Amino acid sequence: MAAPRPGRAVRGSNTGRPLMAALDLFGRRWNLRIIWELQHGPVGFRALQERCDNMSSSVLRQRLTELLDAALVEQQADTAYALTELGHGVYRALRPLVRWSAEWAATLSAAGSEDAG
Amino acid sequence: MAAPRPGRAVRGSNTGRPLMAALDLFGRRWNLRIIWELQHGPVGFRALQERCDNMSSSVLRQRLTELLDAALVEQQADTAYALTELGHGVYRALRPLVRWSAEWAATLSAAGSEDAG
DNA sequence: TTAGAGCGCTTCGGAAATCGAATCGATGGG
DNA sequence: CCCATCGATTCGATTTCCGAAGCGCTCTAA
Repeated sequence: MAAPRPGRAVRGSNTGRPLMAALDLFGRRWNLRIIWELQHGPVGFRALQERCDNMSSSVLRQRLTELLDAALVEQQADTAYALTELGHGVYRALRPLVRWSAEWAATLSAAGSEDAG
Repeated sequence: MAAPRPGRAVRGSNTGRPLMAALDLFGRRWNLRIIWELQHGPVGFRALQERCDNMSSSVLRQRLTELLDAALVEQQADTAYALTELGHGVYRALRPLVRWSAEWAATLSAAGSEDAG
């Protein structure tokens, strides 16, 4: 399947709405994680694969193709992959999710210990 | 596969880090969309399915089970599904992504029209 | 020159996730 | 009773994902 982009029909929606394209793109496994792992700076293919818990190289390549097409990632002259300005924007947009996940963990562990306490 | 939760080993990570659990949960198809569609208020099973572009009912049921287990969604006495407080937190954490997707669309269409203009 | 090691990337068979249409039992109205 | 609608399940087909093997290339060093 082609990489989701705003203005293009995507899985689960043919309106071309940017949000739907984003939900399709980020609803594909590893895409969120790849963005997350590239935040520190450019990383080569194999190193990126290791950062992503040794995800399948075939899928990594497919995801990178999608992210390149979506202009969230660019490939440098030395072949390393890096976030574009747009990609960094995604990372910034994702940060509230990090705070939320901590809150999530706290809530669930509190709820879980109610029985024991 | 069991629903991802903080403190639990998930696909692609066995550290139990909340963020990794979140990335696994939201990296599964439709989960982001379901949260998004529930923002307006409680919705019944079939209505929710329609809102999600008539996604497969079997997958919808599986996703709802995961989101119930993750305590992001709760089922009311009238069987309708609704976001929990935690679920609303996810929605709030996701809003920057909506703004970003608009920016994304603007950037891509600008880049695309450079050739034509 | 040759031998190795590491690189980005591809191939391909198997496993897992997703799809989608049919269908079930329960419920309410005519 | 009959029909429509609901939440939910089943199951075969399709799509996606996995993962190990290997390709061609570059660099290093003997």
